[in-house]
Amino acid sequence: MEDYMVKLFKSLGHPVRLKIVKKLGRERLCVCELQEDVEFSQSNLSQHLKILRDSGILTGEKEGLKVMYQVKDFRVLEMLDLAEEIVETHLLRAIEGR
Amino acid sequence: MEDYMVKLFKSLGHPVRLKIVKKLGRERLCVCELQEDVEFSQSNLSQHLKILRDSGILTGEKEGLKVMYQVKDFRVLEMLDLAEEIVETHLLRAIEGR
DNA sequence: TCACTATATTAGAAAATAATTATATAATGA
DNA sequence: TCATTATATAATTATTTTCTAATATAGTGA
Repeated sequence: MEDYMVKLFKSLGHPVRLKIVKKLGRERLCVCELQEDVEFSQSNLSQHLKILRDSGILTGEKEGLKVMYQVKDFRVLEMLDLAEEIVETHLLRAIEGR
Repeated sequence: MEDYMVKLFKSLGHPVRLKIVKKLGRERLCVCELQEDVEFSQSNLSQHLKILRDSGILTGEKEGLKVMYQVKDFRVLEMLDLAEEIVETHLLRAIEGR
C-alpha cells in the first residue's frame, strides 16, 4: 500500500511526467499529440509514459498505428488540483513575506 | 509553479518521508518521537526532514533542545487520503483481475 | 513482400538522490 | 565552564533515475 503510494507520488514528481498528465487531463490523446508539447526525444517520452503506466496513472490502448493514452482515474487530477492550490497558497505567502 | 508541484510530489515520493508525514498527521511532534518509528539513522532522518521543510510540507520550530515538527498545510493530508483511495481502488481491481 | 509510420525497448553514460559516517551546533543544567 | 542531549550539516560513497542513441516491433498501404 505505502509502496504504491510512493510510486504514485514519485511518478508525478518529474517535470515531464507532470506535464503529460496535465496535458492529458480528461482527454484521450495519442503519443504524437503529447510529443508536440514535450521537449524531449521520442524514446524519452515513451519511457516516461511507461513509468506513468506502471504506476497506474495512465492507460495506453493501441488503435491502429497509434497508441491512445488517458488518465485512468480522474481522482489523480483532483490531486493535481489540490497540489496546485497548496503551492499557490505558499507562493502567495512567500511574496507577502510571511 | 510547476516546479514547486514537482518538488511537492517528489518529496512525498519516498518511503521514509511519506511515513513521517503520515505519522505527523495533524499533530506536532519532536524529532525524537519521529525517530521511534523510522528505522533510519538520526542524521538520515534529519536530512529527510530538511527535504520536507524545503518543499514546504513541514515546519520545524525550536523549543528548548527539541525541534517540533508539523504539517504546514493540512490539505497535504487530504492529498494523501486521495492517493490512498486511488491506490486502494487499483489494488482491488488487480485482485479481481480486471 | 516492402517501405513507412508510430511507438517501444535496450544499453550505456551522465546526473541526481540517498545513505553512512563523522563532525558541528545550540540549549540545558551541574 | 563543562558535559550532556537533541538536532543539523558536510563529505563521501552507494544507489537510483534520467537521458541519449541505437535498435526493435507492429500496423498499414502500395
